Amino acid sequence: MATQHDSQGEALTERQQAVLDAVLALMVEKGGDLTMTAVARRASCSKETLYKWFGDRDGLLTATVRWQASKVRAGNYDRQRLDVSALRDSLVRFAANWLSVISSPTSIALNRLAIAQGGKGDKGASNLGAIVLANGRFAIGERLRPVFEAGREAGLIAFTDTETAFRTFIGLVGRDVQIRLLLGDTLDLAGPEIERDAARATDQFLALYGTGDNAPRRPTIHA
Amino acid sequence: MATQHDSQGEALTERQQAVLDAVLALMVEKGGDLTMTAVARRASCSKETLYKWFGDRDGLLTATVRWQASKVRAGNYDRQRLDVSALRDSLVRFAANWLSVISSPTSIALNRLAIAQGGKGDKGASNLGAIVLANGRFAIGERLRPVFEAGREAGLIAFTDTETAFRTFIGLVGRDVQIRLLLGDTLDLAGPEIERDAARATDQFLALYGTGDNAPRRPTIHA
DNA sequence: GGAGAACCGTAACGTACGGTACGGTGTTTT
DNA sequence: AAAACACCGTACCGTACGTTACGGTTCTCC
Repeated sequence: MATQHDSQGEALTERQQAVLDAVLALMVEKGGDLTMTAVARRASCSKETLYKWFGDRDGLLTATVRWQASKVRAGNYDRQRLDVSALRDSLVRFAANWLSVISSPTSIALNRLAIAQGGKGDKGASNLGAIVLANGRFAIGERLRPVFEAGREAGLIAFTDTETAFRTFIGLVGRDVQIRLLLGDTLDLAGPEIERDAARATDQFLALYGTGDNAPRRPTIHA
Repeated sequence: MATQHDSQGEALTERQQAVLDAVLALMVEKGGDLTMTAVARRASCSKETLYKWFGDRDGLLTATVRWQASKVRAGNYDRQRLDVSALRDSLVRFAANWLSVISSPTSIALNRLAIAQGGKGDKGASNLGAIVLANGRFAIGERLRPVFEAGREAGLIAFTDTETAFRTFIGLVGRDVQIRLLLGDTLDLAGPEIERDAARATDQFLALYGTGDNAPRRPTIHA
């Protein structure tokens, strides 16, 4: 109780950020079994400092998740003039960005850690899974929601529940990529593949939800 | 080396199956931190027996994953007469079954374990993730493949790559359910919800891949 | 009925790791 | 300059867990 652990004060020193980056690097290359000793050695700091700054192991992990989340704040996707081309462009750019994020080694390692810690029964009041979910999946949903609703206002797409439409879009984009990567499947999404998948998913989504004029019956047989 | 660990001999005694069921039960209710002592106590057997039967902790986990996989072999989905109604029925039944499997506590706990162990660096030559992937996702794909290709042969659906079409289907069915459950999100898929989602996903898939006559332009605004 | 195997329960061992304490060093403050 | 502070490196402690060892009990087979 002597220290305040700057729980979400978010006042991170340069040095502290470097420590958290070391944690991320260690997670990526060594897996989820990262020990405090390994972190201290990698970051060239003492364990005492780690405990003073982050309280305990759980606090360190939580801070790391928040730190990574704060780095992934991607661009905004809404537009002023909204025709079908602009909407499609926004969706494709979002899909490509999201695919590249979830297939990045850092994201995989982070999700792996949060999932592993998720089932730990009583221990650890700070649920990493909830943090990842709030800063990842749900934050993304909130960021894309205005795009969907602007598209509906403009009469380009039609749906009753934004959330359901968004979940369909996310399903078309991600498919089984995330679970396969988490389970260790080696499918490397290169740049062009990501672009192609993003376009395919967006066209499929527009085929399902687009209004009559702009949605071709079956845009192309992508598969 | 005195014992043969019956690696994949699959000659499991009743007693051994009971032990593995105890492991599953323990995984579900206590999370991934299951210890050999806890397993022995829960299964009312000695640790010495555990090690004689399964070699080491990794062997026990591997046997557990295989055992669970052998219990989930669901029904077959292909038909003789194949009209659009039969195809839709097969797909809906598959989707509902798969949704109920991936949302079951056992499946969640098992995937959590496999994912957690996935990033453990050098340790553990037996990759649980690969086993789960082979017996789960890939086995499912192989089982549904004949349905897809029969549908194409019958001219009901059109695609060039079966795998890609299947992945689109799986994306429409699962959406973000699995990752959210793994991260600890509490979304309980009740029976009717599963049925509704399965029907929605199947209709969306048929809208995308169905051939002209049977695929209404936009079947219903499900969302 | 007795020998031997299979197995249960528990104690014991070695290691790994989270967390703490302490000496040493460089930097800031007064 | 001396005191105060922040931090590094390392040694240390307690515990938890994987693994092994052992005495006692039940079952099988002759």
